[in-house]
Order: sequence, then structure tokens, then C-alpha cells
Amino acid sequence: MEEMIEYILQFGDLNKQQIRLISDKATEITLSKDDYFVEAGKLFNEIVFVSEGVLRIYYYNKDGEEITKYFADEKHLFSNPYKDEPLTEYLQAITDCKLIIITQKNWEELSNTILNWDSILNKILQKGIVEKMDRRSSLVSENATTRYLTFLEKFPNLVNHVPLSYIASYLGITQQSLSRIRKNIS
Amino acid sequence: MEEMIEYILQFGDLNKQQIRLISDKATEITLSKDDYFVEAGKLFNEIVFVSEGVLRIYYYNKDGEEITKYFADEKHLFSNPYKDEPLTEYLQAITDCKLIIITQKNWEELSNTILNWDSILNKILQKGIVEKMDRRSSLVSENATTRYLTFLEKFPNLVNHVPLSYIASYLGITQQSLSRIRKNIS
DNA sequence: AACAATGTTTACCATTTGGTAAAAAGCAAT
DNA sequence: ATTGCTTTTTACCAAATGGTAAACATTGTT
Repeated sequence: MEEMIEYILQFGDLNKQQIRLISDKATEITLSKDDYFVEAGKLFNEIVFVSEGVLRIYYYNKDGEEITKYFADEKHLFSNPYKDEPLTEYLQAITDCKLIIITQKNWEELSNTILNWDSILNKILQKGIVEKMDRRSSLVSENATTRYLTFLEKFPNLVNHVPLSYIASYLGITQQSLSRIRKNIS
Repeated sequence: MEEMIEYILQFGDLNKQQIRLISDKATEITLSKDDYFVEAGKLFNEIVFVSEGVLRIYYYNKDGEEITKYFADEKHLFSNPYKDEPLTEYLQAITDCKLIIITQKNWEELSNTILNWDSILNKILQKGIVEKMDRRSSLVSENATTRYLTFLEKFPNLVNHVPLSYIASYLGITQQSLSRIRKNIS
């Protein structure tokens, strides 16, 4: 929980009382490897802070292949901009995870009580989403080897913990190609 | 101006007085084809509504190539999440454009006067950025022909107005490849 | 009309990536 | 240790894309 508060404080000031309130409104849950946090078709309107572990967000393309859209690793806060539409993606723990959750309802209470809560949260979410976009952008204009090297820089702790196929689909290549690339690099 | 108001009203209610206030705080500017709206290195902290025409947002990669990151076409409202950092991208009109601008200062005044202005704006910007991300995501996992067809669907009116090279770099391929793809399609 | 400048297409071959299949390696359970 | 299951690597060839250069088309200027 402290980690989340610390993370939030980077984006705006909060006094002790406010911090306490946020802690009260947040719940900690654990997920085992391969558990789903939310599945496609369900609503997802919580705020999630990844305290430990890594989630992946993936969907199925028209050929039925799993496409990993991105990874949410530790110290990462995110939510769903389309709170009232069913998800089209799966959020799955790919390692054991500790998540801190603030429900929509509690979120609204915080919003009414803490003056700049909305502003802080918007900064965080906007930043997160822009980072994801930038990362995704760079995936389009580079070749697969460069993309993999960039991935390694961004997620140095992931490569040994997640299946090759997740990374391959994230990079937009087959796992055979990724295996070949790995070989050429070393 | 009416177009912008109409667009904003999709995301929240405003009374006549509020609409009038927004109109007062917004300025209309025109750009000729190939003019720059903002260049890399400058600050960009306005809110922009593309009333007529198309902008492209591009940057230079490590090989000095222009990479078109996305296109902002008509009826599109956007801003810069990193208001206090110099831009790394160029925003260029690729057709004659009419833009409606709200400066940072005026934006803050609106924020103080119109209660749900922040909330409305956040909805719009969040939605815009998520759309861009989704579009970009699909660019990673599909082959170049599919990507081009998707581009045609998303921007049907662009294809005849912008250089091939812009589209090619947006799709992450060379212009020769795009030319070949065009030939194969027809 | 002639010219230059720019944008687009084509051609050639090299390189990268995909698709299929098999082999090898890793892992869990017994 | 053996078995069965999953993941990763390799190999082979096909297909897609890149790189270079030239031809062709378009546009604007004089």
C-alpha cells in the first residue's frame, strides 16, 4: 500500500488524513500466475495499482490468435477509460501478483473528498496511456530485432518470467522469428 | 466554431451562457498546406480542434527518417499531455486547415467557471488518445496490406490529399512497398 | 513548351519474416 | 529415471518487405 501512496505522491501533494482516506478506500488482492483479473465481456471500472508481479493485456485477432497488447508491470497504476462498455480484452496475471484496487464507488467518494484527487489521477492515467502509445508507436517503425531490444530495455525483468509467445505477439512477430532473433543477438 | 461546440456537447451538457463563454475564449486560426502548427523544441499547451483539413504529427527516428505518428483529421480535438516539456514532434498542416485554439490561460479560466469543464475535456482527450493507441496497436499485429486497408477505412478522405511517403511511414513500411501494395490491391 | 522539382511506380536482388514441421529442452508428476 | 506435456529452438522453403536505382508521372515556374 505504501508503494501506491508513494507513487501517487509523485503527481501531487496529499496530507496525512488524505493518505489515510485513500488507504481505507483501497483493497489489496492477490492473484496467482495465470489467474484472470478481468475477462472480455465483463465491465472493468476499478483503478488498479500493480504492487507486485506483472499482468498482460491481450485480445484475440480475427484469426483467433492471442495478441498481447501490453504488459503492466510493478508500480503501475491504470484504469479503463471505457468504464461502461464491456471489455474486449483479457487482463491476466502472468506471475503471482499483488494488486491494489479502488472501486468506482470509492473512487467517487475520494473524488468528492479530496479536492485535487481527480487532477492527480488524470495526470497519472494520461501519462500511463501516453507512455503505452509511445511504446506502441516505436513498435511500428522499427524492425523486429530493434523492437525486441527496446522491449528488453523497457521490461528487463520480464524476459525470464513470461512465455516467449507473449513477447512475440507483443512485438508483432511469430515466436519462431523471436527465437531466431534471440539467437542472432547472443 | 459551431462544429466544435457540437462536438463538445457529445461529451457533456453546457448551457447557452457556457457555450458563449467557450466561444469567447477560443480563437480561430488558419494554416496553409505544409505550414507548421508547432515544431519540435517548442512548448505546446493549447487545446486544438481541427475544424477543417488534416494535420500530421511526425518525428525523426535515429536514421533521420520522418516517421508519421498519426493524422489528426476533421472534427478532432486534442492537446498535449506534456504541457511543460518541449515537443519532440512536428505538427504540420498537410492540407489547408482551420483550427480552433484555446490557450492554456483561457483553458484555466474555463476550468474555474464551468464546473464540469475539466471532466468533459478529460473524457474527450482520453477518448482521443485511446483511439490513437488502438489504431497504432492494430498496426503492429497485421501485415502491411491489411494495415493499408485499415488506414483507408479510418481515413478515406486522406489518401488522395497526402503524399504516399507520409502514409508509408505511418504504416511502418517504405513508400516503394506501399506502392507495390496499392498495385496488388487494385 | 520546356524545365526543374517533387512524387510515384517499377525492377532488381538482398534481407527479413512467416508457415510448417520436427527436434530439443524444460518441467511437473509419478 | 521415465513419462507426458508444454515451451523453445532449428530447419527448410515461401512470402513479404527493404534498399538502391532508374523510369515515369505530376506539378509548378518560367
